[in-house]
Amino acid sequence: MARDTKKRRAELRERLIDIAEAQIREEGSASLRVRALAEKAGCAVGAIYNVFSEMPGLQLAVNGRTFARLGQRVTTAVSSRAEAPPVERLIVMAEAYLKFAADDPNLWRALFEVEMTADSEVPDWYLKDLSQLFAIIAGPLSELDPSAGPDEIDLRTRALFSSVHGIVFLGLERRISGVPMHRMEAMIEYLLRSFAKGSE
Amino acid sequence: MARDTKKRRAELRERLIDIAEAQIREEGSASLRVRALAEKAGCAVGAIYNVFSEMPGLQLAVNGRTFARLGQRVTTAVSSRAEAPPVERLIVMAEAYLKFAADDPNLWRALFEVEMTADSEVPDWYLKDLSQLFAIIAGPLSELDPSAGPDEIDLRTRALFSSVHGIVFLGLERRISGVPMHRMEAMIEYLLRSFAKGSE
DNA sequence: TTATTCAATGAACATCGTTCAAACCAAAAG
DNA sequence: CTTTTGGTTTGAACGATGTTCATTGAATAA
Repeated sequence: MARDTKKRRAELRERLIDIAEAQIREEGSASLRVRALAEKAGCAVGAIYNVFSEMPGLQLAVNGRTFARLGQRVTTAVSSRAEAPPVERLIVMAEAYLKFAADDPNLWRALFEVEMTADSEVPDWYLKDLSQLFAIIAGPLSELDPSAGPDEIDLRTRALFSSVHGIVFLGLERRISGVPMHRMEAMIEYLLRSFAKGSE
Repeated sequence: MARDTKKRRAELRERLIDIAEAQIREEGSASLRVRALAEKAGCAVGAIYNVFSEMPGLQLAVNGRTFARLGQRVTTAVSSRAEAPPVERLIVMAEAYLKFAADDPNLWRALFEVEMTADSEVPDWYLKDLSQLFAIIAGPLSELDPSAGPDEIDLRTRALFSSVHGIVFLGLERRISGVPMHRMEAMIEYLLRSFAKGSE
């Protein structure tokens, strides 16, 4: 019996994540409703709380998937041009990031909208995945300037990632501007070529 | 009577913004409660809706103040060093931005957390103030490279502002990293000197 | 003084996340 | 086969939330 329960729980868990993911993709993370979830999943509201003790946990689970896909997209984008000079690789990665965000703005935005109650800590995989993403960026950067120590590389990595993130974030913020895609690409290219010039 | 009413409304309006501002500063914009507001303002909940037809409107009013203070801080910071070379002025402005955000993280964050219902448009002053902020940045940038046309300057301005914003945003995101202040300053300086090098 | 007008009031409403006593089910025990 | 038992699933109920609107009340006009 215990086995059966575990299986059903796991199935329900996956189903819930599927439904929540679709909902966030289409209507944004603020549109998640327990009751709507329960109806679509064909279970009672209480059953959801057997799997996710709080709603933010479900959000976090969706974010886990999103993060994984993001990492994959960036990785495959850069691996297809492994021989290109460091700057070009940085640009490829940054534009993969941009494209990912533009393709699924709601899911991407949800990554930064996790409700932060006092008790819920940041999961380990969150920080691990993030540092992996940083590691991918650090590669070309240290190639660009082999004389820079690890501390300096870390600083530049964070600065660069944050900058690209800022461009994407404000660029996709419909209410402020609504910058067309090709201009965002131009900004990123300008940013990264400047970076490269400043780091050689 | 009409005069009296108008006056009382205006007073209540100011009082509400005061209270909401203090609340957001201390507990974040998500902690705003109509009932708590009414109690502190000494009025009924309904009275609030005579002044702000929806809660997001009050948020927006607080943001208006915040934006004004932000603009002032950046402007006075740079005007105190009007003779410095363009790069230095950019750094001064960016660090004023950083310091402003770090001093009042909740109020600053609230600028980007406005609930966006379909009907509520972005107020005019929002875009106007933003373009004013952009204009301040554009100055040093076009000094740095007089050959760049207005379109190119606009692109660089947005890219630079967004980049600084990204560094501050992710740096203050406690849950991801919690980057110490001096490292954020170092990132900004690195970013802007690279920018300058790439633009000359 | 009386009538009129409009703002202020706060109980009521709809909706949200969350809880928990009761119903239920499947396996073990009698 | 029937009964007991342990755990899960259920959905009504709870406490908060933003928002509304019939009622109250006070100030002006007649």
